[in-house]
Amino acid sequence: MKIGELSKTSGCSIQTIRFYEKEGLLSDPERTEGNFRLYDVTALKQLEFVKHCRSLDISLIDIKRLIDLKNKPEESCSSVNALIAQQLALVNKRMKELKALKNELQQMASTCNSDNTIEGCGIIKSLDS
Amino acid sequence: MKIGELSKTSGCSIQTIRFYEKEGLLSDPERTEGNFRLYDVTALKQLEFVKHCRSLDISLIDIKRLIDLKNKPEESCSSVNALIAQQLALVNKRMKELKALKNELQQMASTCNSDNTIEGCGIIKSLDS
DNA sequence: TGTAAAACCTATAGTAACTATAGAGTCAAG
DNA sequence: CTTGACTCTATAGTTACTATAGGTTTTACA
Repeated sequence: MKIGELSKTSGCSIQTIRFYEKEGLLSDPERTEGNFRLYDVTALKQLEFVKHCRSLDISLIDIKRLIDLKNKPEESCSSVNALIAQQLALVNKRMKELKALKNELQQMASTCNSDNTIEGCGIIKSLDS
Repeated sequence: MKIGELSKTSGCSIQTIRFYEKEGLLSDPERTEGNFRLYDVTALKQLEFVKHCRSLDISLIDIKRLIDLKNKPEESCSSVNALIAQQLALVNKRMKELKALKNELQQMASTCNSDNTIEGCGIIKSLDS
């Protein structure tokens, strides 16, 4: 299939597919005589792997590492495990930050009574302090 | 004070201060004869306002809006309120995403028994599906 | 007073992970 | 044989900074 079809079946935009290829996350595809990219099911699977990793917010660099690891099936999978654990730690950290953020925003929002002028606005006041 | 001192007292890097100025978040400071920026307490307060907004993950564009609103003290503060509410909605959305993400990562991590080879690694398998 | 270091200046490029555009070539249908 | 859909490469833009290069100004010390 050509890139347009791969894009539709995978749900990735054409530009993103080309971008992943340039970044080395997808192997260079065959080309038609007219230089169009030609993909098969293997390519689709590769792309879906990348997509799944991205949906877990794994960085492109780490995805590359995972792909490299996949190609060494006999090695220990402890590095895979470590990578996922690290990703989990990152997510936990961000969640903590977001919670604090949410608290402050909620408290700020509660200090605003919307009939008021900006001059007396509790939100602006708390941002000023 | 000069930019180095403002940087230290505010905790913002010198480059960031100059960047905020360029983006219109800080008013253009006075200059010495030798073209060095000169700041007073007002500038420090402006910068702290921006910093506080950023700590709430408010975008530079929205901070600019808030600054504009601050300069119209007689208007209704409902737009300020709306902006904060919108920010809160964004944070809530991200938290939801992160929770889903955390769940999947945790489940994946649990499928790995670290003595195993990559070939049989449950993590890679779940990323492949 | 001379000079060297520290602080400052502007302008530009790099970061992450894409998205969007320009300008050109290729292919299928009518 | 031409039109429109599809594809190609290369480049610029996005956000909020950070880092660098190459130059100027000020300050401190001998």
